[in-house]
Amino acid sequence: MLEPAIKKGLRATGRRMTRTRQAVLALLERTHQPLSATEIFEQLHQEKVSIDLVTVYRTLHVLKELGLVVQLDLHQEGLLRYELKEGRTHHHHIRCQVCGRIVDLLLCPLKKVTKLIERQTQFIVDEHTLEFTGLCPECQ
Amino acid sequence: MLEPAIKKGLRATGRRMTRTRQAVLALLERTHQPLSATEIFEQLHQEKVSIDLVTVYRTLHVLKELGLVVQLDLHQEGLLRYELKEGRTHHHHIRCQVCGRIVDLLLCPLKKVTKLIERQTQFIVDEHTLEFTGLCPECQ
DNA sequence: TTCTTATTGCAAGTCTATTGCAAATAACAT
DNA sequence: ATGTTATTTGCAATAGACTTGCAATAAGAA
Repeated sequence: MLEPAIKKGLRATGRRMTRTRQAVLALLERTHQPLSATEIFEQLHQEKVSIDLVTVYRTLHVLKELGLVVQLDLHQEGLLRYELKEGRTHHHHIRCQVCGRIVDLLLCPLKKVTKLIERQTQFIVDEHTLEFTGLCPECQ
Repeated sequence: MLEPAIKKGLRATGRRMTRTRQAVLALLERTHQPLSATEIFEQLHQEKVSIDLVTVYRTLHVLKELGLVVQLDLHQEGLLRYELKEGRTHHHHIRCQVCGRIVDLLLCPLKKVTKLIERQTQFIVDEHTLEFTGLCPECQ
């Protein structure tokens, strides 16, 4: 149950806790895969929750702004996915090319690489994408 | 001049070397930034080369299939870019969030990480995306 | 309960990329 | 050169992810 803390975050920025935001949050909470806006829309509809796709997009935007949700751009998908942050540390993913299953990777191996890049390029590095595809054990 | 070798590759798969393919290749050859389909389309139009955007997309698709071009999905751009392979080794990029400049990184630090992921997840890893954003020296 | 203002749903629009099909053209044989 | 054929092109239409404008709705405070 993360609702009370989230309500606080919403209120602190002049926002409101609504049915639809609750529904999106609850779905993200009980689903252990990163979800796309369309998937959230379709899943909620199957559960007879009335919500517009536009509202899903706007809700995800707000949750991202509040830092409650992380936006993912996985390898070769051409869409954005979202997962609850819930105190989890920064990590990456591997997606099965056959069945679409997404598995969390436990590490981010880029701390040293980032320092190296900053020295080599003189850039100040801000963010990165690191996502893998492959075949999961079942699909090999 | 990579035309002859490329013509050979095209012919080997029942394809033809055409004006438009030459134009796209020549542009990629003389531009030292990865280009998007739209950018290629607009640049060629400025140079009075008559080509349709659809043809640019189809050309890039063919060049990718032949392994002459690499498709890039940089961090937080929402479009695909292309660069000539030209014997270059697998590498990654950093893009400046302010001016859009894209700089090649000289390394891919993921060999060991890939092995580790395969052991941890039992996936067979196929491909990965690794792209950075930040501020370039001029824009800091 | 009333009031203010954030939020929602609907319609329409944007942007990247793809597909169908008839017309143009490259490559090859004559 | 000329004709033949299959590939390629341009145009129009379409797909799919995501965004915007606006009137109607609903959350939360008084």
